[in-house]
Amino acid sequence: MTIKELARELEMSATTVSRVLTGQEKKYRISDKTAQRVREMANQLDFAPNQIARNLRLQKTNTIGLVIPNISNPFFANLARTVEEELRNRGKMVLLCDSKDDTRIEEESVQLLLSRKVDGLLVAPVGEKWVHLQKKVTVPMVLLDRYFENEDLPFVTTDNFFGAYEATSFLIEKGHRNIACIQGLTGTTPNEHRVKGYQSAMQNHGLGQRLRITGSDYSMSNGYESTKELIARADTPTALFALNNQIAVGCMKALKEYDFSIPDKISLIAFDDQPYFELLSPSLTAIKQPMEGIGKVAVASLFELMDNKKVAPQMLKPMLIERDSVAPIPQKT
Amino acid sequence: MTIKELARELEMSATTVSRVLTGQEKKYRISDKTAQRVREMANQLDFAPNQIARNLRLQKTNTIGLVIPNISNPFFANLARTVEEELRNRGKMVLLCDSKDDTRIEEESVQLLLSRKVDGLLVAPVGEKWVHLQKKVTVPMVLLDRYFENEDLPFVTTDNFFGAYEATSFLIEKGHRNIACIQGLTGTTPNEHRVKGYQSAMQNHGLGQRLRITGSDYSMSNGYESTKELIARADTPTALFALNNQIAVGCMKALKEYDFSIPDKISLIAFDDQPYFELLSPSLTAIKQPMEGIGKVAVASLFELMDNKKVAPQMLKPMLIERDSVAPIPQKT
DNA sequence: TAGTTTTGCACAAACGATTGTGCAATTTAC
DNA sequence: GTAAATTGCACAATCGTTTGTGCAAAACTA
Repeated sequence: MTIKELARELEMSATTVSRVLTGQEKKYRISDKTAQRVREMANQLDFAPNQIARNLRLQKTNTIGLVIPNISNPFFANLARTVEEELRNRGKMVLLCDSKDDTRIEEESVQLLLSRKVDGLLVAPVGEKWVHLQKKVTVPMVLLDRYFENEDLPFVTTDNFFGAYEATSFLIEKGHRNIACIQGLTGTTPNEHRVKGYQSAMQNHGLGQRLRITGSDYSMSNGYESTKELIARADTPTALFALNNQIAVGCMKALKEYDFSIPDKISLIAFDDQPYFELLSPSLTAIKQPMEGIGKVAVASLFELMDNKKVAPQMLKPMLIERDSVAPIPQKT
Repeated sequence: MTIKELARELEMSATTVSRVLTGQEKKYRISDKTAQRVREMANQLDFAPNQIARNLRLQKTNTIGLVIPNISNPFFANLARTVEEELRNRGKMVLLCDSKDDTRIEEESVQLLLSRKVDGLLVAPVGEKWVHLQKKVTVPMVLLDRYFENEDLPFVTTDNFFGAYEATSFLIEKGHRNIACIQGLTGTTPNEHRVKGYQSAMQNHGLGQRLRITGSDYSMSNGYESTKELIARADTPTALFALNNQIAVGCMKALKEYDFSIPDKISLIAFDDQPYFELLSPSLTAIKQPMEGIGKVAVASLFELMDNKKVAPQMLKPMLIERDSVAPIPQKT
């Protein structure tokens, strides 16, 4: 059913129907009687205008592209949820792309989204730089979670350095000196900043010589394998700092398997909290990210941008949630 | 940059450019030389045709609408991931809608998707019936996870009855007689079928008098509150059957809080497995749903449907993963 | 009553692609 | 060398909306 057919039914022009349905009846002096008739008929046949034609004519799609690395990671799932809700409340729909932490897929996705004429982009990019795309992206874009240094693309992220610094300091204050950090995907900004936070905290406490950084991606198996290696060697750390929720789960799995009881034999702290962390045994101390905040602020920023306003990057503070996976140890030094 | 501008640049007609870029050069006898020139220029300016215009002309959007109740539930997050990947591999993009288990939002979302002329719909509907929408949905649609009885809409789901029957039987075989079932959102088919599976197993084992069904939605807090109530009364169950992953987590939280050790004082089994279940203490016995299977089969079915083929509903079998949260109890009777 | 203003609506051109068809120019046939 | 066939491309209509503008009819004005 098109607007023309509806117009024929009503024995009037498509113009008039369109004007009524877009609420422009006053502006174009459509009589109340006519407007009524149009609305009734539209309701009765429950007609909805073809959005594709509308988009083409209006040069606007009311669609936002959301590109994230892995929707099955609860962090991103929650982010997606908030973003979807915020956008729906503002009359936009979201085209979802999962890049699987693969720059090729990511680039392809952005291209596709652009050719579909999205009104804006929200991207949690994989790499540290965006060699291929930065020039091509012609629509308002806000980066989520991850971002690029030295390029003035607006972004909204957790203060990863701060969170990691806090976590590490917390361990040090509890008396830990031999602390290993199991990182995620190197080259992604959250990872680099968390690593830097860890390093800074260690150095500022005179432990610059004892840095131990291992691991390679954000997966559970990375946490598992890295932990196994760490506990197999002499000089086993007294505490582990896992740089995301999935890594932390992998750590626990390995520690459980090798009977390294937490926190008696080893302490564990995670970046990125999850609801079930309090149910693990022991419950897991973690840095909680302001997930909802990131989503909301990102959408708000994107809208500012679409209104041709300038927006400043935003770093939201995370929070340490203390539970039972970190124990104090007697100071040796 | 439009195809016309590109054509002007090349000093030829838009027709020719379009035909080359859609690979129809042979069919329309475009010379190789011309085709080459077009491709080079298109590459150089990296031109991509406006998909909106294309969609309008071709009456096809290469877009699928995905409507799910809650993307932050890991079950649906995983489903979304599989679906997105399968669709991307077939050249489609996904418009994501989170209905928040609200029929109003769901209906609105479907309407919006239809007016956007999606080529197909994948929906995990909230209710048991679809009073408002069933007539209006004019595009191929496959239901996910949840479905409607007595209407021949194709669906792909876990065999919920079977899974619940297995879980309950498992408990009974371990000697449990007093088994409470904590359900999710009543009125959703998975819930009803799981409840029926529980009931059937109980009845077939002569425990028809001992049915105990409580709970009201798929949330963690429902599991928490329901469990608290159950253990407060006399005649506390010896086993709990939680009808989804979030409810199970809530159960554990309550049991932990009230020092009801699992599985010594009470056993727990969950419908819907999650990776971290093996790390909980005790590790959680659960019915594992074939999530990836559901996503893949659903997409395949949708494509069959779009090819005007008939498709049969599919019920995929879940599997019981035995861990440590269920203990045998001595038979009293 | 004639002139002016207001009211109510329709025509037609765009948005940017795709495609049936037509028509020169070139090649082939004989 | 002429007729027929083939090659190579462009014209114009179309998809379903929106919107600047135009033009009767109705309502005022004096």
